[in-house]
Amino acid sequence: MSKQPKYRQLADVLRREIEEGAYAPPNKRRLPSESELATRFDASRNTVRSGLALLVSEGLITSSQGLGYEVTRHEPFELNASRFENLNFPQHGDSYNTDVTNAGRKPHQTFRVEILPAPKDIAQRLRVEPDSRAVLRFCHRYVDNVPWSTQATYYPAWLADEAPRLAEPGDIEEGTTRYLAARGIEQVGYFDEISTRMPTPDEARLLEIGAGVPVLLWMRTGYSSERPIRCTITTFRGDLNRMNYEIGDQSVRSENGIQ
Amino acid sequence: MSKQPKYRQLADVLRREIEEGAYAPPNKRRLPSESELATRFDASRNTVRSGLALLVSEGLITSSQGLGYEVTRHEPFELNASRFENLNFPQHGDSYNTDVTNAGRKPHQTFRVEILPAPKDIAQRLRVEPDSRAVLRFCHRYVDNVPWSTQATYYPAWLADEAPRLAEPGDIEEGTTRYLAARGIEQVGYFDEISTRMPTPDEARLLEIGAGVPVLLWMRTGYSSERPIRCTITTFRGDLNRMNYEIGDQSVRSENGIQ
DNA sequence: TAGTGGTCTAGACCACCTC
DNA sequence: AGGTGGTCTAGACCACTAC
Repeated sequence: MSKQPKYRQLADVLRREIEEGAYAPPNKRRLPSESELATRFDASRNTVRSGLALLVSEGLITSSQGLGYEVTRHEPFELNASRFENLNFPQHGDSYNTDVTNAGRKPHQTFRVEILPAPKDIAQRLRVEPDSRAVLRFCHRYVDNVPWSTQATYYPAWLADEAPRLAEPGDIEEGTTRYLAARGIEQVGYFDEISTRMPTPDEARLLEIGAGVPVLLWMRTGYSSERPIRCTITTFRGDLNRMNYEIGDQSVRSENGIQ
Repeated sequence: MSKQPKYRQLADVLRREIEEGAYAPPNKRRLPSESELATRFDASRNTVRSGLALLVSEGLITSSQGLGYEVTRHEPFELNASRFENLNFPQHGDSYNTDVTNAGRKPHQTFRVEILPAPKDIAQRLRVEPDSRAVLRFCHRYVDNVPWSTQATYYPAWLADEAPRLAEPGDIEEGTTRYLAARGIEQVGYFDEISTRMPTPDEARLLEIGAGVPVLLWMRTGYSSERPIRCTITTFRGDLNRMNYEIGDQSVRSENGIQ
């Protein structure tokens, strides 16, 4: 066992105390101040800050100016990705809205439409030329006024020509999937890619993410029986979301409900 | 536009340079040294370190003592979760081994078996009493000698009684899924939960994860037609892995291969 | 041996929140 | 006004890597 630097020892002690619930809600979520900790651990304030920064980067605590350090709490919201838009469910926001409302929480979203050249990775998945025209429908979602996720759906130009309402700014009441189905374009399958990373500064701003919280990236490419028809990239706050997939026979699971 | 602190300005400039490929492989992945940057930005070394720490926490660069800062590179490995263990494929490691080998890379894994009380979240999913006996089969996987993921599979005690080889230390040649199927226990469906967070210190050590890299958590609960039979928790290095799901009709996708 | 990053200190001043 | 965290400095010494 090699000797650990002081700021790590300090972080280890505090991490332990946090895990044991010393600063557990609802009583005293606040940690002692930096100067108190400096005294307690016989370290300079900067060293204390290094230790606390470690815990912040692990997602255990957050800090705010003038207030202090608090232990984080999170109750993740679950999204059932395999059910998400099965025939019977409309797609755009509606499933999201009902899910959130059913959980007794308040949904809210902003929405916009753009027409732009398809980014390379999108173009590849939509199987169109890079930089060819695409329609982007972008959605910024909140739950209880907390930023939750962003969702960007790209449609290829040829599809927007066949289904012009895609490129119009307003919401599509019945959901885009239904709208497309009504025009003879049916989504028969999709391919999901899931990854994670730390947020870019832009993402951190949009989702109000602090240090120590990764994003969960979900990229879904939808197919008609002939070709790709859309590509949706959802960016979740990693501390607030979990994705589920049901595959095969699930009858046992639903019988005696594990939530 | 409010004034940004110096260390952020500095990070913004460097982030920009990195994105533009100024330090792109294969030539000069190394960034200038801290003292060079201190001169260039007219800042103290500590301020430079704050800026660099930001980029590290974003997963853009890493540092090593005596060497310097390098931009990270990653080519993620893709795991097809919906295909992973469909009837025809054996389960334990085998699918992993063939996948990795097919990608022209070298797989390696360590393995151990434990018998322990089931952790609360596992017990709930296996629908057994908390702290009742469970068999844990644990696997630590490497690709090209780089730690890749850990995988912990829990089986309930009643199942281990019916299928005693589960609790034996050795590998099960034909794969556990097949072994169980041969004893009349067939997995007919499963439920996947996917989430992300920063690694615990233990995980960071096992997976040799540096700052700024989250883990991708994959929890799969498998069901027979009567009840849950196993729960597998896989912990991936977020920078090296991506998960895929194929749902519905995928015939178009496979025709003209998007990899 | 020279250069790199890693740790640590002591002190200054600023920005924000609460009272 | 007083306490909190946020930024920044200047300097010291250590640990690792390269040559």
